Amino acid sequence: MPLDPLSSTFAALADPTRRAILARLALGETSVMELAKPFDMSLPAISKHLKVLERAGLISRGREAQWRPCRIAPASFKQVDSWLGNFRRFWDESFNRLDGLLEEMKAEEAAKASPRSQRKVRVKKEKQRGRTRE
Amino acid sequence: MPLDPLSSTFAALADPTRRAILARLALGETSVMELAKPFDMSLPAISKHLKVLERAGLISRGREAQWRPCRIAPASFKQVDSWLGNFRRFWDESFNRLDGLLEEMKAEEAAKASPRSQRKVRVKKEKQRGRTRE
DNA sequence: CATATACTTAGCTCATTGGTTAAATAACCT
DNA sequence: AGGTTATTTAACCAATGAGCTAAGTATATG
Repeated sequence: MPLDPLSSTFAALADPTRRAILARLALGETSVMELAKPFDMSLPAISKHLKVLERAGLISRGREAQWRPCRIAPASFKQVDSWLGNFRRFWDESFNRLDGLLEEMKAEEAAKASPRSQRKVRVKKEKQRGRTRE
Repeated sequence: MPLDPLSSTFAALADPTRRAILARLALGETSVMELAKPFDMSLPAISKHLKVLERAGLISRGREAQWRPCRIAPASFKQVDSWLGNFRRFWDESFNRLDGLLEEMKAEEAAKASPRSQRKVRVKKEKQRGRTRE
């Protein structure tokens, strides 16, 4: 039943209420009451959302008297970011420039190793897509 | 009933099959049949997954005879990345260093404008959290 | 035209999810 | 102890989502 971590993190992020809660928490640690205020929703509903966020590793909760202060937990964010990294080249221009540079360097390295197999670097039909890094 | 774009994108990403499909597509455009191969799952199931990915803006589909080739669509990835950007400071050290630098620059700017209000830059209780950028 | 290939749509199940209200727990404050 | 405040748990409901099989559509080919 338990989804893999990345799935439950993405699932947790797929709700506007939860994203709003995270946005609020980005401003600093706060209580459940405080978090609930902006929403036209019962407290138990918020409590559930927080549980989802916690189990997704996106927040952590402390205890301070009758309050359970919530704060952002970096780890899952980081994982999402690094998963997203696999696709960065599809939209990030500066990343692509770096990518191109690395390719060049590799090509040069290869040239040094066997100067013969130089030439025809570009594949034809798949116009620039369809290559892997590394 | 249609979720906001970010929500449907995150929802689409919250499934390992769909993420695997995207990973395959990162290697290049391909057909539904080809995409379905690695999975122990009916073709209609894959077809549904593709529809979800398409409506989430994560892929786009062409037509070529009886094939519907799929490819990565950058826009939604970009949106996810930029949403994630709001939280980058929580885990990305280099981002934090940049952040610190910007704060310093702003402080200096402020000092120039009114040299009087210099001093007590750091807030106390919220130990480095709890400040907004900009 | 008939058949094969590549999908998609329809209709069905079953599990999960987001919300509700009512009741329980926990810690503080007379 | 008894009350108030903060938060969670339980029990329920309606809607969504992922899977299936069977049937439909579209294009190529014999």
